[in-house]
Amino acid sequence: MYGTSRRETRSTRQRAAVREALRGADGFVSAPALHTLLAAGGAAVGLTTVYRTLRLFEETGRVDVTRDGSGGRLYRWRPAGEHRHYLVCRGCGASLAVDAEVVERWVTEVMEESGYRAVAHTLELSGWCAECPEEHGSGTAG
Amino acid sequence: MYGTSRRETRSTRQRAAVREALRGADGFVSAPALHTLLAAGGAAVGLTTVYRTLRLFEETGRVDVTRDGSGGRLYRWRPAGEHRHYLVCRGCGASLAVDAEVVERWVTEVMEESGYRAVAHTLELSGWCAECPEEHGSGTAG
DNA sequence: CTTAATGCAAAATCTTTGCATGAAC
DNA sequence: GTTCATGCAAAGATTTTGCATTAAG
Repeated sequence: MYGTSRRETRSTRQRAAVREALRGADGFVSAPALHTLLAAGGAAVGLTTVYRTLRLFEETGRVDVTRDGSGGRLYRWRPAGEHRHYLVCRGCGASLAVDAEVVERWVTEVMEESGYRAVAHTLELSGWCAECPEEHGSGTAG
Repeated sequence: MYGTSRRETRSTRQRAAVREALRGADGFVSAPALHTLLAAGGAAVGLTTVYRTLRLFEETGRVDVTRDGSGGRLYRWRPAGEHRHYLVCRGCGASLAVDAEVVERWVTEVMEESGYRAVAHTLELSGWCAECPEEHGSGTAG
């Protein structure tokens, strides 16, 4: 399902465009959204290429990845190798970076104790921000 | 996008079947997989109903939810209000429950400091277990 | 009876692939 | 020139919705 371990990287107009669009985007963006943004901005890039580029960025750690409520992937440019987690408002989508040092350390511990190698983690926090009226409960957990 | 706040719950053959199938399932299962399992077990339930029932269970906190590598949802029955996190092998799928008390406490802290209400969290850990040969790197993070 | 729940078929999404063309190096 | 990258069209897959029917309470 995944490509080769070998990974060529040619610099193309499209990849630059996707990178810039990601940088310009406010919070997390979906691939289809980016595709639309790019088209609107005059630097049209094929949807397929958007997907392939995002996957490339993901594999090389240049973006943070989250999931929206329905299973879609959301991407966010990751400045300078940084690794962050966000608290996203379920009402308005506003995202707030949080300090997850505790979690990072905990993950390392788990890795050592479990004997599993290359342990990666995904952490998603969502809630209702001060401005948004709560509508209903939800108790997702994984 | 979500339904009403009001939530009737009628006990039907289908819901019982989905619940039992979930209980019987080993680890995390997808909706389509459950649908197939049910059909194979003689207690056929419409795919639509499987989806609706799983969403109901999710909203009432009766299942844990994760995502597979491609954005699909995976469900796992949650025994007695318990809340667990798992470390899943990317090779063979074996899952290992881990103690995430640290994270739980951290989430509470974040909630208090941020002012967000009803903060829910999803935490996914994946790695390569001792038996599985590593194949390639991956650095997802959200 | 009343109203929620079911399930089929169909739609809407999101994501990946096949394959010929075009661009990097 | 070679080989990777692009992009269209098409296929796959997952999840949601419309609507008539069934069944729980």
